[in-house]
Amino acid sequence: MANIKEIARQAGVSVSTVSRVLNNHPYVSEEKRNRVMDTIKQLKYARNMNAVHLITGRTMNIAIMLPFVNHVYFSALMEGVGKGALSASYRLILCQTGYSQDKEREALDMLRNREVDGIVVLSSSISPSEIEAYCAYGPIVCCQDAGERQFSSVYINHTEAFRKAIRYLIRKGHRHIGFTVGRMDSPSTEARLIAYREMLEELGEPYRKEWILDRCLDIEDGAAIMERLFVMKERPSALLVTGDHVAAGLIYEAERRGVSIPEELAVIGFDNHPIGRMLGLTTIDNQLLQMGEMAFAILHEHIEGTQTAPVRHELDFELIERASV
Amino acid sequence: MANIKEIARQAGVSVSTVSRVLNNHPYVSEEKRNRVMDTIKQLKYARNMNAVHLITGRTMNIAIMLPFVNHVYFSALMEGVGKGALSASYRLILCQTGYSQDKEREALDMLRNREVDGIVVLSSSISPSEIEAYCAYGPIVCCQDAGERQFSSVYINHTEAFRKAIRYLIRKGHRHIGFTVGRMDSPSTEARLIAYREMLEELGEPYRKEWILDRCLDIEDGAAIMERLFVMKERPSALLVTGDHVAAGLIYEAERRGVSIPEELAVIGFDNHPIGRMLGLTTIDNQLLQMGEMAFAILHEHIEGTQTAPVRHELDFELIERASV
DNA sequence: TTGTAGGCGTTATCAC
DNA sequence: GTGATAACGCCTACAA
Repeated sequence: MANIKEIARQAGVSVSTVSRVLNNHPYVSEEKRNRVMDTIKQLKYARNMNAVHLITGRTMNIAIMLPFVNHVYFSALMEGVGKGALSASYRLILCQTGYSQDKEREALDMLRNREVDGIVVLSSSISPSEIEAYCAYGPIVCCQDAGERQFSSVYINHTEAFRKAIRYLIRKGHRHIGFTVGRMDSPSTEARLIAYREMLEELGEPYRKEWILDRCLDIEDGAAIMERLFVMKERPSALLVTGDHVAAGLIYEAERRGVSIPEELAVIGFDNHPIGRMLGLTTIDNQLLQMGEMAFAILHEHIEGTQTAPVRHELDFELIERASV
Repeated sequence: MANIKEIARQAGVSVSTVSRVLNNHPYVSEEKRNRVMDTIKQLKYARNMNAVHLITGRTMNIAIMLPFVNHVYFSALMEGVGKGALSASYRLILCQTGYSQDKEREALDMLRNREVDGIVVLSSSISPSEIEAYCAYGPIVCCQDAGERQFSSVYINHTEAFRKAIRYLIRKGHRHIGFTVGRMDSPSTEARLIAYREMLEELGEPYRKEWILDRCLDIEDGAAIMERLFVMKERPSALLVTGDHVAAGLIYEAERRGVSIPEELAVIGFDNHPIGRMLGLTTIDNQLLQMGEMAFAILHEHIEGTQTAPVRHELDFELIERASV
């Protein structure tokens, strides 16, 4: 494999001239530039980017840390990050963790090891303070609200969003409201619980543990909810479902069993995914695409040095009224 | 940022010894090893992997080229590739192309530039022969049948799979069969058309261009199919739908409009996605997860040098009978 | 406008 | 076991 030295020799110029041509520097005579380009083509020369990375200290790679690839929520976020990265000529290195803390640390280590210029954390199970320790090695942007930190974050206010959904249900006459979560110990679940307890107090309703349906992640989990509802002594009249896919499963199964929506069970989704639009699902648009794009945009500013202080960016959300409430 | 030289100085050893410790080489005395490890911890030393990549000529990165991230078909494949990569400690670099040929070439260029040790092509729009030109720079594995090539491929026989689905429909009494495709000019569409024309001839049915429904990629495209069917003078009694999500949209919309499935319209899907299981969709399991895993496995063998000749691996498929036919 | 030379941070080689 | 020293391939002062 030819290297820059070889090109220089064959073209009868110095390595610096070749390097200048390679990097589109000015101050190279047309004649030499052409001569260099010709031999590059002739010898099918290709730069060894690892050498470039070493000397420049930049890789144009950023890491994207997420638990699963095969999930609509993360796909949508990834799409957004990817869009931003693409237009800025950055590459995405996938760090699929499955919420393994070791894998998460490995991902962060890429920053220490100079393998990436920055990292976007879509979701993690290690603590924000542990993430914070990596800020010394390069910019980090999280897609979750982590409070005041040395790293940036882009997020929606889950408490507010949940509150809005709850108020909407109450306005529609509901008092018996349950909700689903992906996992009980996630930050967004915590944020939602705040709004939920607030509502219970306001309505004077008791906290019914069984109305908080854990481990609802995909469409089949949604379908399984109906079964769980049927065995309850007392059933909620409305359900806040954190994920349009989960809601889709629920709606499908409800129709199959002859439970009419919204009359017998009202449903509000989250994510505003196409599947929900098709089903007439009332949902909260949490701007996943924009969140991903924004995450990259901020990271990019940090990398470029345009922005050095950590940024906290709260995105808007929107209640989209359709026919499931 | 401390480097290996600094560690050597502070620990009172040579850089070679530090390097040996770093790489778990034998022939280092316990005493020096500990001394080195201590100073590494003390100075919070982290290797600059770019230097390692440069000298070793390997990056432990592989590129994964695909048009879209946010699509179930590619998510599933990606999950498979990622699984394999994870267990072999390889990283995935996402190359989202949107079927732009320039972007596809850029992805392949990563191989030339030594940024990756290999590349998995999930789907591309440039020709197999153009891909073949990159074989000189490193191993490539395609998830489509590209015929006899210098690169490896993992695929299912789409003609056979389609034939099987068609035979099944015929056995169930159908003669008027249409099908959907993602894009008209894809290799898999071509493969399917072979089986399709074969069937038409066998049944003595004419080729009806309108029964081949183009641009069906996601759930909403599926829902839109009903509208397209209604305006036809003559309607197919069965539809082969290339993607369970598309089929899901179709089924949902059919039910909404009171078209009973399978009585008035029989549907066979592809992919065996959870959504299809929920809907009772008869489908063909095309082993996406296994395909991804296999693609990585073969690539890995090429990288390791265990396998130098190109491999063509045809995966099995399976017709899963449920209730939509 | 061009070339020389030094350095980026490792690992590999070889001598001791 | 250990340590010099030469690569790896490129970029970039600095000098000319």
